[in-house]
This record gives sequence, structure tokens and C-alpha cells, in this order.
Amino acid sequence: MSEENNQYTFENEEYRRTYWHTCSHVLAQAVKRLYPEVKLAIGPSIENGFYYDLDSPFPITPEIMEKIEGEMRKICKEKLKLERFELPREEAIKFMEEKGEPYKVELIQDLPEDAHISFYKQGEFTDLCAGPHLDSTGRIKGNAIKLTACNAAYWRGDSNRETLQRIYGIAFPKKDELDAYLQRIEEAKKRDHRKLGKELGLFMLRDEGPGFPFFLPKGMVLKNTLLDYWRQVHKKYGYVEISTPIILNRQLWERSGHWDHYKQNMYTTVIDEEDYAIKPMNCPGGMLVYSSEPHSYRDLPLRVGELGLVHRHELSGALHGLFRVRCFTQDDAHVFMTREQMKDVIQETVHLFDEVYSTFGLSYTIELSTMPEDHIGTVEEWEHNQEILKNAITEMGKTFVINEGDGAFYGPKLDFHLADSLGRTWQCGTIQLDSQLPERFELEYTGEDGQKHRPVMIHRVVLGSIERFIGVITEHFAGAFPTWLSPVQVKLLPITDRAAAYADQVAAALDAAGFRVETDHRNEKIGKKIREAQLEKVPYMLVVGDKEAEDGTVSVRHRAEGDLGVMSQADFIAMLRDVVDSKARK
RNA sequence: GCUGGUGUAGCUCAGCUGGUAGAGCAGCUGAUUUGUAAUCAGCAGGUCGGGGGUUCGAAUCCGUCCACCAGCUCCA
Repeated sequence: MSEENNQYTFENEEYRRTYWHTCSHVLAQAVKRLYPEVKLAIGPSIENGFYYDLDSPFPITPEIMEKIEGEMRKICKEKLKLERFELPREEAIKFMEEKGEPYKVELIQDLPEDAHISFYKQGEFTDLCAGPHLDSTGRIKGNAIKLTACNAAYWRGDSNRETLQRIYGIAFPKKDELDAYLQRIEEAKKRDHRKLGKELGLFMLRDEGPGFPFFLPKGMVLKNTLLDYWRQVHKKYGYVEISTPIILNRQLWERSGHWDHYKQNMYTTVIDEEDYAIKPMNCPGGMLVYSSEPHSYRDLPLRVGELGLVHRHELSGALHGLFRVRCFTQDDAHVFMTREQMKDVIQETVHLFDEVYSTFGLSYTIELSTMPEDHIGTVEEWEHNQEILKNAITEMGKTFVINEGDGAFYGPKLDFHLADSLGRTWQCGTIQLDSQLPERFELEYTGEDGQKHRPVMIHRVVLGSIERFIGVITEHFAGAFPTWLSPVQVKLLPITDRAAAYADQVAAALDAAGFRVETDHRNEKIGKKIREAQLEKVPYMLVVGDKEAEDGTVSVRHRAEGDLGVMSQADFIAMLRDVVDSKARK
């Protein structure tokens, strides 16, 4: 959720949570009044609203949601007191069994021995709940409640268990806040990269290849510009670049552990009766490059980058525009180092991340993902590496949250999440600490002592996937990319045919100066040409007519700043060069 | 993969309870030569996601497959 989306007038964070929690109980009460056969599961307050999971024998349609919403308003008007009471375990179970609520019974059974099992009663409705709650349903403003969606969710988040229906809602202390909120959601949808990608001609997705994006000419300019920038930054940080094959044999993937731990996500093929796999990650190829020649401690840390095209078989339901695809380019790099260098290398990498993200004005949140059940390597090694990651960023004054058990199978990682237009966050950068692959590939370097030693390594991506990153910045800039990134930087708009030749001449001069230019030679009025250039979000429009042709000038219009007046070609080029070279966010 | 929803011209969408498709924009042609967010007119565009079924007759009803959307699960 971006900052401007977070200005609720709730007295404080705790009150907001309590308010939404009570809303979810009013929701449950409304459902039970209308449809007593529905079984209730759980109803928490979440980051941006509340929901209730329930097991309904029929689908919850929009019409049913409206009815429920109406019933909720009634309950608020009734000003029912919420009364808390506790029951001993056996009685609590019996109570819920009598009410015919199997999910509640299961919840109670799983509560720890010493738990206080509390209930809240409001009118005829009683629900298992730890609280806290508002004291009366009358505290909730009935006409500022909106049920926003109904989706499926697994009971207790387990895909092997029952699918429940989850009704989402949002509520505010005032009606106009609800309206403002819904308005903001509508605005945010206009920034959706899938919509903008189509409108701006950046990329497309086709039924012939679900999850495999096509980049169109304008999107390709954007992608290449981004990669140029990436190469420039990495050169500065001492990286070299390699490229490894997309298809490699099964043996290699068995050695790296991917065949055992990641096979269900890999595309495989048979060549000359031998099994091969299309790479889902770049690391094994990188290992082969490292081990192809001897290394000295003097070479470390060795920073090797690769813009690697990887393919992963993702579940069809997980695909999402450019955010979640089955084929993407990782801006990968492996840094090989000694154990003593680990902390410095991690900090250097975080600095690189900060430099890149701040260029785009993006802010991030960090997650530290720890050892998963399915892992290679010892617990001690994992814990040690987790500590190193933790210390490195804590020392830099960064905050993070722990994502228990979500590490890669070969090591713990720091994940950098960026937000989309609706506030959903997507992992982009990651720094993964790995001492397992160097072991499996028997990587070595010769130390100061003349002996062979085993290096450790990090796997890291900054942009993450170029595709996802393009999606994120498309939404971040609402399609109005900064000039240095814009597929078209300047558009020449001749007023009449008489100025056509002059427009071509200016365009040629700009092109020669290294800028991306288009000229609108259509027989249309200037108002229309401007309108369309604005909609294409071209940063600079140059209006040229008889006057400009005569004086050798251009009339400059910026997409956000409007008419900037007439200036000489040289002045315009100098200004443009300054904007582009400084990577200004305009 | 799971649950629900959606799928009509290049794009955005109309098409009520079944009677063989409609608008705006884009495109093409012509007129217009225009000064900071839409000049006018004409023409052309679709086996209504695919393949089945019900029916005298299906864009419309029913099952199935595919894709997309929301969320769950999973992940860069």
C-alpha cells in the first residue's frame, strides 16, 4: 500500500484493526441470519480491510453479497452489545458442536493447553474469538461498509484441504472515506501494467503461449535501455558478464540439486536419447564457468553477471501479466568469495540495490527467508549464514521481516519487495547466500597459504526479472516513463505540410544526437496530434510551423509541464541531453 | 492446480426473457492545410474463444476444453 493510500481517519492502528475485526463478525452474523446452513471458519482483520472464510453449499454471487451487505447495515443499526465470555475446552467444543460448526471445533481443539477460550456474543450470534472487539455493532457506520470480493481460500492455507469461500470487505468511520477509497482503487486500476502495456505497445500475451510474453518494438527499446543502464552500473561495481546455455543435460541438474528439488517446475526435453532440461536458473552454468579455470584468492570476490533467460513451469492460475510469467530474463550474478568477505560483499550488493532502486524512486521492504523443510546442507551452516545476512543489513540500519521457511533449497536469502499500483508487493531483488553449490561443484581457489580452499557464493538479482521490473515501473510511473527510459523521447508535430521538411530536418538532428524521435506527418490538426502524443505519454512534443521553420527554432511542450515556449534547436538539445544524462525523473 | 467470474470488429463496449450481429475510436478513400488535448464525409471490418449438445432456429440455454480476471497455493 503506497503512502497516499494509507490515510485512514481511524484514531490509531489498533482501533482500525479492532473496527475491521468487528466488521468481520457482523459479516458472519449477517451470513448466518440469511443462510443458517453456512459453516463459519475464521474472520480476521487484515492490512486493508477484513474477510470471513466460510463453507457455503452454494456459490456466493454478487447478488448474495449485496443481500449480506444490507443485513450488515441492519445489524449496525440494531446497536447490539458485544459481550465476551470464556468456556473451558470441553464445554467450548460441545458448544460449537451443538451449533454445527466443525471448523470452529477444529480451531478449539488446536488451541494450546493453557489458552483462554473466549467467545463474543452479539444478539443471537456467538462466535469463537480472541478479540478484541468494539463494544457495540452501533459503533460501525453501516453505510460505509462495502463487500469488495468473494474468492476461494484453502482452509488453514493448505491446498490439500477444503476450499472455502472468502468474502472480503472494507469499512470506514465515514461514508465519504469509503467513496474516496473506492475512487482510489479505480484510479490505481488505470495504472495496471497489462492495460498500459497494451495501450503503449510495450508487450503482448497470446493464447498460443500463456505466460510467455512477446515484446513489441517500444517495449524492446525500454528493455534494452534498462539493460544498458544495468550493464553500466554493474561495470562500476566490478562485475564481468557471461552468457550460459539455455539447455543443459540432466546430469548437471542432478549435480546442482535442481533435478531433485525443482523438477516439477522445469521443462525437459530429450536430445539424442539423453535427458536435458531448459534452465530454470542460471547458477549451474555459472558454476561450470568458474570451475573452467583455476582461481587465486587475489581474484576474489569475483563478480560474474549474466542476463539469463530462464523458463519455469508455473501454475496456470499464478500467471499475471508481466509480474508472473513462465519465461523471463533474470539479471543474475554470482559473486564468489572467501568466508571472510561475506559481510562486505552483501553490504556492497545492498548498496548497489539502493543505487538502482533510487534511480527509479522505488522503495522496498526486505524479507529474510530462512531454512525450508526441503533443503540441502546442515542446520548449523544455515543458521550461520542466516546470521551473516541479518548482521550485514542490521549494521546498515535496514529493517526486515522474517519469512520463516521460505529460503531457496540451497541457502537463506534476503528478498527485496516492490509494490504495484494496488499495493500488492512483488519480489524483485534477492541476495541468496550459498555454500552448498560450491561444495557440489567442488569449486576451489588457491589461498595465500598456497593451499586449495572452497569459496562461498551469493546468487543475486537486482531487477529480479526484467519482465517483472518493467511491469513494476510501468505502474510506478503510470506509463509516463522518465525521458531517459521513454521508448519515444521526442515527437515532432508539424502544423502543416509546409513545415514537414523542417520537422524531418529537426528529427534527423535529434536522431544524430542520439535521441529517440518520431514525427507525426498525418494530415491532422495540431490539437489532435498533441492529444495523441500526450496519450502516448511522449515526454517532449515539438510543435513546428511556418514561424519555427523560418527561425530555425522549436516550440517545446512537455507532457506534464505543458508549453515551455520557443527555443533554438541547440538549446533544446542541450536541455534534453541534461535531462537524459542525469536520469531525471521527468 | 483450486474456487468464483469473464471471453462479441485491431481497441473500448451495446446486444432484455433464443429469431442467422451494432456503436465509438483505430484503419482505408476523399475533402480540409489547420498554432498547444479529438475537422468532416464515405467505405470496409466479426463462422460472437474452440469444438459438442438441446432446438425448426443459439452470441443468447446446457455440458466440455482453452485463455484471461480476482483470490488461494506457489514464486523472480
